[in-house]
Amino acid sequence: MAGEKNKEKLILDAAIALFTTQGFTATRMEDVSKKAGISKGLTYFYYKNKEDLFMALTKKAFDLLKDEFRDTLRAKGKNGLEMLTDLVQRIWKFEKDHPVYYQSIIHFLDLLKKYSNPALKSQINPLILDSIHFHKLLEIQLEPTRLGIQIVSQGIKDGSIRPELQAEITFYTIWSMALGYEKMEGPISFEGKETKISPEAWQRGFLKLMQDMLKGTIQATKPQVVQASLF
Amino acid sequence: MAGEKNKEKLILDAAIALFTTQGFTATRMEDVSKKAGISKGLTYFYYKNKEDLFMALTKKAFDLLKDEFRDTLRAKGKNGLEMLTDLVQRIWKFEKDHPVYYQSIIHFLDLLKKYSNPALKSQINPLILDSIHFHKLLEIQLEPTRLGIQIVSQGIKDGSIRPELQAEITFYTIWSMALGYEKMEGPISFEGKETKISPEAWQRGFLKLMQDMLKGTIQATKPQVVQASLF
Amino acid sequence: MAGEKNKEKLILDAAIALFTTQGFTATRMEDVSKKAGISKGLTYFYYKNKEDLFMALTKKAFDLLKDEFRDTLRAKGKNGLEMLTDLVQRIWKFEKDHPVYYQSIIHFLDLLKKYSNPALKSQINPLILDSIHFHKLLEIQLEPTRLGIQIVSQGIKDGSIRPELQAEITFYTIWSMALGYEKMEGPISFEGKETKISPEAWQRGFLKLMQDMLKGTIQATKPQVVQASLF
Amino acid sequence: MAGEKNKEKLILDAAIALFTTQGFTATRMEDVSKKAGISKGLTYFYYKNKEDLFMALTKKAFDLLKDEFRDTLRAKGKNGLEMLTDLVQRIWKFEKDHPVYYQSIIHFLDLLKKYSNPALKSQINPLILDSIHFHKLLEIQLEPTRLGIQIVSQGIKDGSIRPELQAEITFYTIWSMALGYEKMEGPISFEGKETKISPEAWQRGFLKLMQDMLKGTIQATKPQVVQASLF
DNA sequence: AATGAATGAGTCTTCATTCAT
DNA sequence: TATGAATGAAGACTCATTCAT
Repeated sequence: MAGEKNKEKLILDAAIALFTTQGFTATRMEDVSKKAGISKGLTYFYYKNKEDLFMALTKKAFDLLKDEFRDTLRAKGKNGLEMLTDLVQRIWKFEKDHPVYYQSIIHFLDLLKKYSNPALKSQINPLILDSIHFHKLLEIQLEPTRLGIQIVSQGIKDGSIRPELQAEITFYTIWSMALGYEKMEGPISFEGKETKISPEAWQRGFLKLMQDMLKGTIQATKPQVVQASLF
Repeated sequence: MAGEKNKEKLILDAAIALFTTQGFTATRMEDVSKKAGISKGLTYFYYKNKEDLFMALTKKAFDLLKDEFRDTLRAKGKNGLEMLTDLVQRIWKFEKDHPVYYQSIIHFLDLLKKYSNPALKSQINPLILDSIHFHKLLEIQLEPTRLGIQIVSQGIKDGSIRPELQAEITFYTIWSMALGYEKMEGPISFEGKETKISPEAWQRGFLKLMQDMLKGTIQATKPQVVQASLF
Repeated sequence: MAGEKNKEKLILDAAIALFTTQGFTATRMEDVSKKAGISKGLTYFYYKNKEDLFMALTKKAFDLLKDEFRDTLRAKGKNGLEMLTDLVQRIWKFEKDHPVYYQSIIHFLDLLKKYSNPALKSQINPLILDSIHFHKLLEIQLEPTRLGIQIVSQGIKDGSIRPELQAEITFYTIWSMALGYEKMEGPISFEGKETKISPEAWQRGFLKLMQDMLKGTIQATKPQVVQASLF
Repeated sequence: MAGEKNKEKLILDAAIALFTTQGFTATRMEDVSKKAGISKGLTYFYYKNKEDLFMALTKKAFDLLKDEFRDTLRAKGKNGLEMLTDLVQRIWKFEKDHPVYYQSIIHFLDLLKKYSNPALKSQINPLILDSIHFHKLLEIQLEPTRLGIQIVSQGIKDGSIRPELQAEITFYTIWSMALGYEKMEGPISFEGKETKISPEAWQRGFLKLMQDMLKGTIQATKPQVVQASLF
């Protein structure tokens, strides 16, 4: 057992590495197997098909994302707004560090939209609906959200967030912002002559606006410090 | 002459219809041709390849999106904040009415991110880089943004938006929110037992938060009315 | 008429230029038309199809080759062996200057082999058999040969070629040698460590052997000079 | 085990059979697979693409040709000139028995010419340059030549070939002749009214000329017998 | 003579997946 | 568990040729 990494993990790690550099479609199952150092047949023993493998990866992504939410919540000595700011920055870091996990989450959200709409459900690849990991995802997908809502609630309780806000809607809005933020990287870093703002200014401004949107009467004793730029 | 639509448009329309119901990958060029009522060869005569066709579609999507921005700006008797609220709702409607156009825009933003990052540029399908429509897109992609920034500037000038805000960063933040909003539709409409909020409540709450974030001292004479739910 | 080159010639010239750089298969009829500065339709007006065009080109190649034979024969003050040596060098020059013409002749010889063998005739592309130029070729293909045989005969008569040789067989043998010579360029110019002979040495040696094979008792008054290397 | 030929060989044999009757271009990979009794995919498993398959075939052709050279050299009781005469006849027989192998060799020589000329190298299909078999060919292509040169050297040593001849150039000249010989089959067998010589006479005459060209003072004890006509 | 939009048969190639061992 | 040879459905793309004008 020792020195013999779990095969399932081996495969998943290989898949992540390849999806990262080549994308899902361009990555062949054969390459995943080769990178994992095992045979193609065994890969199919552990994962029913390519979609199943991707769903397993997505499941892991959600678990890791949940860890970020949990760690944020565990931090001592921060009020709700500070925690929320921290969370957003953690999400950004997560996207930088694990772009494939992040993309898989976005993809799952799109899937969920189709899954929830009878007219669109048929567009989902049947192999995905077959995947056991997809169904696990349906169960756990709300966990990060639940933790996020807890954070907002705490902010309302401790006065760092306006009391009139509704925790759930507020959290979803924050998450929307965080997700959308990433999409702006393209236009902003594209060196058009007209783009005047730097990624750093954009990041700072974004957080400031978010805080303005939420802040209650209680301020942090120490001024909120925006973590060093991710760029 | 009547009944004889321009061939290029015929193809594009067919592509949109098929991409909408089956997605880009699942749509075969042969089906596009058939739906357009022409031969396969002619499709390739007008569009170099599938990617080129998709880029042409994306180009049209940006043009249509720009129209929304322009129409928003043209509206009489609205202050900047009202226009911005209107714009966000127009974007949502755009996404509802033309999901494929919308997705193509999101896709292009991802592309732009890779294109701007030397390390990721190689991940872009060479056929895309070859497409003349892609290069046209690079030129025009900032146009909606420019109009959006104008709207924010106007809001600052007319006092409906806080004067201390920076127009560019503010607009990008709003657009981030709008883009992220759509991703939330999945979790919110997924009928988990735990989801308490309705799409309508979520929409209203989202807009309210956005307005709180921006609003200056001047209020609209008539109270801002959120348009009937899109759902 | 003046300043307006004949269209057929325009097409043929374009075809030669393109076949030279890209080969027959890789050259598209569209490109030929474009290079000729006329429309695709007109190209098909003058040449029934691609094969027909190629046969027309081959016909021209034979005409030009015949000119070389004729010019050789016209030379004053040379005995038969000298003329034959001259001819071989003209053939080499022809191959250097007009590789496509040369290849088309080789191709026609292969065609002729199949055409003469009932078991192989079916392998010939029917479009070739349809071509009027192919049938013209069948008629004229012997013309260069006839001139070549004349040269050998003259050499036998003037004593520069051994009297016991049979003119036809001798000429065919010389032509075989000349045709095969060109195939050796590859191995000889390929810079293997083991190849010791230079193209120039090879050329001189080849001619010397040929002359040894044929020469009668009468030598040229002036020593036979091998023309400056073609390489 | 019996009846279960090696798959690679199965494919190659199928390819030869089809190339022989239909030519390279007209033969579809699917037909090769079908003829080999395996699936299309497996064909591509063993050979990267059609060009690779053709290069593998060419490689085998060179191996077989080398065998002819080797067998010629092994013959007991023959002097060099006799061996050379034997070799030429073996080459002719090889061409008759395996026309596709022979054509593939000619094709490779053309390839080699382009490969050795920087200006022409780009004309070579990239798939060929990719083929591992092509590169093997580059390595082994000189082997038959080396054996041929050995034969000539031996002839010079044993006096059957003129001592003043240079072995390498002489061999190349003989090979040129042998290669060119095959091209003459067309015109000679084409039943034009004017062709007076029979294939048999042509063959005999050709060999005679060749021997005249080379022969030294030593004659074979038994008169050299030209093998029964190949036609 | 001249154009060039329109056709569509033809084929290579890929790759997820299976299964005998 | 583990292998990797074997399968075959699927689809993008080319280009010689035609024909309405």
